[in-house]
Amino acid sequence: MSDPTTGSRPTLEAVAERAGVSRATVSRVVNGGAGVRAPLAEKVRRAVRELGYVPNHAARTLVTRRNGAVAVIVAEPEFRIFSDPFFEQQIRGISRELTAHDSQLVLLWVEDRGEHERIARYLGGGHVDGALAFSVHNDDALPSVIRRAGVPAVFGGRPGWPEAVEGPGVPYVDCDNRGGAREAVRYLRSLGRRRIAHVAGPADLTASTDRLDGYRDVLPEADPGLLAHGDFTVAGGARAMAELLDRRPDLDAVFAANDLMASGALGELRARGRRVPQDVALVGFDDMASVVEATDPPLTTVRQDIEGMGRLMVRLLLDGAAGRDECGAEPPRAVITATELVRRASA
Amino acid sequence: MSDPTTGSRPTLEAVAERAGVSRATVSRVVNGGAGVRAPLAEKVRRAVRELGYVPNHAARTLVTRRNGAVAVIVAEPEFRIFSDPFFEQQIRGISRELTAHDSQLVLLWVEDRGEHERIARYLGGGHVDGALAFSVHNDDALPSVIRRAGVPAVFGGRPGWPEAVEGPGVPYVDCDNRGGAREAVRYLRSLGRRRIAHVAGPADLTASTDRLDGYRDVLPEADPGLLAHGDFTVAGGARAMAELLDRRPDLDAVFAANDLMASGALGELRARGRRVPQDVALVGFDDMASVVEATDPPLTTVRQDIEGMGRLMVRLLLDGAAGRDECGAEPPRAVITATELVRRASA
DNA sequence: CCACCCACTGAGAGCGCTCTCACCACCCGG
DNA sequence: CCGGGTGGTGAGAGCGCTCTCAGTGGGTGG
Repeated sequence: MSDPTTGSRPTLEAVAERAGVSRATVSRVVNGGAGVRAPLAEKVRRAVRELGYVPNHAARTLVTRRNGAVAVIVAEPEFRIFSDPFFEQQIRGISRELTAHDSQLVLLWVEDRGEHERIARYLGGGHVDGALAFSVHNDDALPSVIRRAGVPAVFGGRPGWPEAVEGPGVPYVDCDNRGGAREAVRYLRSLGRRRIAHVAGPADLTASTDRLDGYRDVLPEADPGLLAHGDFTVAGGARAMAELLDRRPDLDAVFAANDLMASGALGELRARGRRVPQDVALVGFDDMASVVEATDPPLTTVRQDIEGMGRLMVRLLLDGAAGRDECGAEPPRAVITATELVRRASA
Repeated sequence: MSDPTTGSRPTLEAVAERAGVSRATVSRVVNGGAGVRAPLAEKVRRAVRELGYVPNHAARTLVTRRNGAVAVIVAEPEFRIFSDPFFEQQIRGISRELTAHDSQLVLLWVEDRGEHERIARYLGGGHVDGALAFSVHNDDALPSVIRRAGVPAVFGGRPGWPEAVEGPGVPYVDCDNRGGAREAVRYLRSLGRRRIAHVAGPADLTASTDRLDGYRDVLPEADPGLLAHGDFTVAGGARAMAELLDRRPDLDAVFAANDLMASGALGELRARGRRVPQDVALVGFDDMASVVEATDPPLTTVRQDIEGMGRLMVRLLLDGAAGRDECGAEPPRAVITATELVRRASA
């Protein structure tokens, strides 16, 4: 492919020479070819092909100030975000959309806070056109690190730290946690259930608190005894369920804040001799394929379009920034995607 | 931080002016400061600090021809490599070592063969200093795509396609699958087991065939009825185990080619009324934390240092290449890491 | 038939950095 | 006291690309 006479890769110059045109013309053809007469363009394209020319990214970046790369920041504090199927789907959406935007995904794996410095330097160094991060716990310092780096950023999941509410607003993509929770609880009520419990997630995650808010929207008067907290894991769901059954053995429905906890709750219900859905109706959240169909009975749950959220994050980051340049209009700061109740056998 | 008078980030030039030295001197200080007198260097460092100077990566890459970035190619054919804990550990090792080398991780997610073109272009475009890939199925075209791109590459897992055996040899990192398998089987034999079955993995993965070879090394005369193939999943392990029990109800030990299948096999053994380890001793492979300790009894298995393998891949790629430049000596083409039998209750 | 316009092409100036030299003190031995 | 190091510094030439701006040719209206 590449010119065997020289060891290094062919440059624009080489292509220009071979095609008998100037560098500028080659550049135009390579970048879409607008404003170049057809026969000339064809000649250039042939030279490109013959030489196996590939544009030098660094040189291009140097002048355009665009990198064609976006950082995805994965903070892994205590639990495994990486192998989480939720995360995988989101990454897939991000990756697909990035490819569509001709951009690359630079994975920044942060293991502890000592690395914040490194991240800040990297982001500030102009290596990437923007950053994507996932809002983890509310007290995480990462968001402010990203913010100070002065690079455009979009979060996955509504950030819980105070600045988001006050300041100019940090762009994020999230599903309608509250609305989805409302729908789930309303559905349970429509089934005639009257003692509906909620297994909530960790209190320092907005996904948890928003879902809890949705539960309370529908059942403002609910007995606090019908509320227990888990940690979004199967075991945590089982523990919370045990707690609830101890307090309120008469409960007839459970809305769990995610599918993993619903699965744990299901096991505990079974162990205590409750039939699902006859005695206790159960609804989860997420519609995580690996969980939802593995349970017996299959889990009724609230679906969110995780991959779509990943794609939206990229669009918000890349197109949002572009939109701002062109017309000066403020791009949307946040996107909330719809949820959908998926009825299976558990409720 | 950055100079508020100009919108853009400060350049080397600006730092030089502020410190009252030349660009060259600033460059020297920024890159380690060798050969610059202490007081001058300090003056430069202060200017850097005051201006909040961060080197422009593109400009540096343009002249040094080093990107400080490595591509990690994730091909996701049918199954979920991404959420596989194995992969997560390997990526963690890669990420850590890359950080130590001051390099970034560019994630290239390949969904289907139509994207090979895109990958080839990217790799050939000199965006990265090298590529890391995982040898998937033997018939995958990806390796040859990577090879043709002419970029240094290291594989995780011994590649199975023929060129690896003939040609100049493709660098790879793998654990001693065959030796580990031998150790597992020998251990079962040392326990007095005489009818040792093997649940092998997919035949088009070298990890499977190498482990099978290890089994045969120790038991060359074994009844073919004691061999069944699974697909590295829990369900596949259960199916294979059922098959084995049908054929040889008298078997007294099983060596499964990975922990997931061992876990499936355990379930099937239990379902058929076999006690583990009393009636049937069971050994897995991988030492996958999430599986190995969740089983009852805990699984005896062959441990491989997955994270370490990830780190080695990076070293082989980056240091290997450097070594070649300096002394002309061929760097090691492959690294095989040791395995270790971890005894728990299942055997 | 000429001036003018438009569409296209080329020349050239950088983008911010590294790196090779040339240069300049200054110190040493002779 | 002078020639030849020697360690430190600066000047300048690119790296490969984009992009502005000037120039060139052919077509068209007056």
